[in-house]
Parts: sequence; C-alpha cells; structure tokens
Amino acid sequence: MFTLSEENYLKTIYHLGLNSEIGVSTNEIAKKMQTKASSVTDMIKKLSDKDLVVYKKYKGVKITDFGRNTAANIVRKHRLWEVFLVEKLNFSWDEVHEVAEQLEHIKSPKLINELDALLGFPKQDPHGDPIPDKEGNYHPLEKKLLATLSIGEKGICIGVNDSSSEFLQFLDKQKIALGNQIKVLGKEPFDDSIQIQIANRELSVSNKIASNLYIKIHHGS
Amino acid sequence: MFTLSEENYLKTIYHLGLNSEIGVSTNEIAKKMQTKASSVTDMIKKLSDKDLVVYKKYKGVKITDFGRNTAANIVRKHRLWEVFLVEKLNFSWDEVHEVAEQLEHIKSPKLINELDALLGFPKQDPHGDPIPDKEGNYHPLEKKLLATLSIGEKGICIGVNDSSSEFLQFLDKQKIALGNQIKVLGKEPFDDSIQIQIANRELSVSNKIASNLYIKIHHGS
DNA sequence: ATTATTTTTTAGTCTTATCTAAAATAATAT
DNA sequence: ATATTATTTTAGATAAGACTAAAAAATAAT
Repeated sequence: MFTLSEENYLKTIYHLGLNSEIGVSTNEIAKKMQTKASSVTDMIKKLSDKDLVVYKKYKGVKITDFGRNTAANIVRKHRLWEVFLVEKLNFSWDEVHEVAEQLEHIKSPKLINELDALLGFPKQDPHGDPIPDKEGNYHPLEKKLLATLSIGEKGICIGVNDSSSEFLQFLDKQKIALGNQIKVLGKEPFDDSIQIQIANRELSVSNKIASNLYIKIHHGS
Repeated sequence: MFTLSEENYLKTIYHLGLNSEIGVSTNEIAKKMQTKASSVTDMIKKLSDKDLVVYKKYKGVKITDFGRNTAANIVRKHRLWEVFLVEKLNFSWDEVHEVAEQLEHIKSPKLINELDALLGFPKQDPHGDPIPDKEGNYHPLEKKLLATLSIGEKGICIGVNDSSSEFLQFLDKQKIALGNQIKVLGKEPFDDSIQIQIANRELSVSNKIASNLYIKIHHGS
C-alpha cells in the first residue's frame, strides 16, 4: 500500500504525463503540487523504489504500467465519489472536488465496486471527465468546439481556444463560466449564431464565440 | 483541525472515559491503541495543548466538553458511514468497521449532514450503538446482557459488546441478527450456558456469547 | 565554445509520530 | 514505614515528508 503523499504525487505525475511521451519534469510536478523541487526529488526516489515510476537523474520521471494502473484506480475512486456526491448528496459540481480529494484515498475494493453499482456504473464524472474501469481503461473525453455541436447535444464548458482577455471578459459578462452546463437549443443558418441554454438561462452566441469555447460532451444522463 | 492520529487518540479516550468519573490512564490508552505508554504521553500533551483533554502528570486524562463534542462528532461520522455501508452498499455488519475507521476522518460537514438525510436520520448503527446528533447528544439504549436475563424474560437483540468480526461472523452463522426477538427458555448451572428461543428456533449459547449480546427488554405481554 | 541562466539534486534542518531505555513517581506488600 | 513492583514520564533515536541553501548538471545565449 501507498501513503497519502505517495498517492498524491503519483496522481499528479499521471495527469501531467497523459499527453506526452517524454518524462515529466521535477519543476512541473513542484508547480502543480505547490511544493518545492527538492521535495519532489525526494518523493520521486521513493516512487521509483516502489516501481511506480522510472527515474533518471535530471531527466524527469516516466510512469510505469504498474504506476499508471495504480493512479487510474485513484482517479476512478475520485470520480466515482464525485458522482455520488452530486447524484446522492445534493452537492453541486463545484463543491465536489475538495471532498473527493479526501475520499479517493479510502482503501476498500468492495466499497468502490459497490459504489460503482449503486451509481449505475457511470462513465463520466460531473465535470464530464471519464471514469476508468477496474482495469484502468476509459474512453478519453470527447472535447468539441461549441460551434460543432448539433441541436440537442449538451456538455460542459471546459476551456477556451482564444484566451485573450477580451474574450474572457466577454464570457464573464455573459456569465459563461468554466464548468457551466450548456445545451444547444438551436442554430441560426443566417449568421451561424447558436442558441444555448446555460445555467437556466437562454442565450444566443455568435459563431465567433462558439468557435472558441470547448465543450465536453455529456452522453446519456 | 486535528490530525488523524489526534482524532484516533481522542476517540479512544472518549470511549474509555464514558462510564467513569476518574481520568483515563496512560496504560489503558496504550493497550487499546496497541502502542507504547511513552507515545501516549507525548500525544496527551498535544491534545492538552489543544484543550481537548485536561492532563495532570501521573494522573491520567479527562476529556473536556470541547473534546467530548469533537469525539462525539467523529463517532457520529463513523456510525453513519456504517449504516450507509450496510444499507446502501450491501456490506454485512462484520465488514463495516475497518472501512468506517477510514471514512470517519473525512472532513466535510455538508457531506455528513446529507448522508444523514439520505439514510433517513438513523438513530442506531448496524451494531445497535446510538448515533450522536450534530450536538453530540444521543439516547443511550436501555439494554441488558443476555447473560443477565432470567428465565422467561424476552427482548430484542440490539447490540454487541465485542464487535470483532469473529464474533459477528459467529452470530451470522447462528443466524442471530440485530432485531431478532429472543426469549430465555432455560439456564444451565453446570456451564452457565443459556437456552434461548430465537426466530422460531431453539438454541443453546455459551456464557461467553451471552455476555456479549445486548438485549432490549420487552416489558409486559 | 565558453558564459550565463535555469533546472535539478544534494546536504542539512524541522516537525510529527513513533520507538527504546532509563529515570521518576505512584501503588502495593510486607 | 520502607521495600518492592507497576506505572508514567523523560531523554534520545528513527522515519516520513517537508523545507532552505548550496552544489551540480543541463540548457540557453552570446
């Protein structure tokens, strides 16, 4: 078994290394974890001793298959707990993360499998992120630009393409925030504007806006 | 907030001090927590610094009102999680303790209040122990050990003294469950075993068993 | 190619929670 | 009342995980 600290470092390395072939740098980890590079080096050695990562001095770390599997299992627990909090305990999407950070470290295979069943084996968490299965496999998130969605599709606003302050200020003014659930109500062929429902309001946004907003697709309920 | 270790010590002191006016001794705590007396002394000082207990050298500790409240809140969480595990996640009563020991340290008032509501504000955990309310108050059960009942007395099995999984599994094997109606048919002076009627079966149980089963007495009819 | 800068590692310190061994105090027995 | 025994505390050590400051290695700039 691993300590709380080991699990948190491993999880960070897992996330940072997801979309890159090369190793994750010490500084990257330190920045993400709000700690010092020297602390990271210390911990990396421990993770390496436990075969969770491969470490070469000054070359960063690469997660092993074993490490990836272990990390995916922690992520699985985190996201299942998030679903539980939203679906069963009336949490809103922005309240769940902190509590899930604690719950993800609870050790009990039976607990997490039964929880999975209670929730009806969900495939995504409240933020639209995929939930790994017991083997650590999952379907990577489908991320689309709002402009490419069809009528009826819904999802969650997760990022912007153009991160200029004008655009971000516009989003603020329209009360469009990261994490907001968005549903496409209609599309206007004349100017390619899009009618959306967001946070219980209806809104029409221009094609330019819609081409700069990333949406995580929500399948099913 | 308190560390995991502090919470565990406090909980032990709370339980050990429940039925006594005098302080809880260092050795008592050490024995219960499977640790050394010197470690207990160290921790006691920390708890004292945080006003959770009153400590006088060589005189043991007494829990403060603040400490009792804090401990009761941990116990509340422990027992609510136990109910959750049994009611919602198909755990049996002998499987819940270990997991609840982990879950009781999760920090989120909203989580525990919502969990309470989800479970319908239960008053007892799966072992029959009372669940403190938010203020730390609870109604202690009017209960007797089976071993102390006289012939003819009857009641309902509502709790256990020893909640080790061996004992709980034994009860399961004998099909003795919480809520079962029990009547004392006879007592054997030779070995102090007791003949009981339970769920339409007749059964002889040893004195050791009878000394670990709590019965709520059925007065009248 | 040799500086300069940035990144990473090492070395040493601190805190928390544990331990062992020894000293201090309390309780018990004669 | 004093000696013996048991309990509790202190002192010093260890391991995990964090830190600071300085050294070493890699990267970037001239």
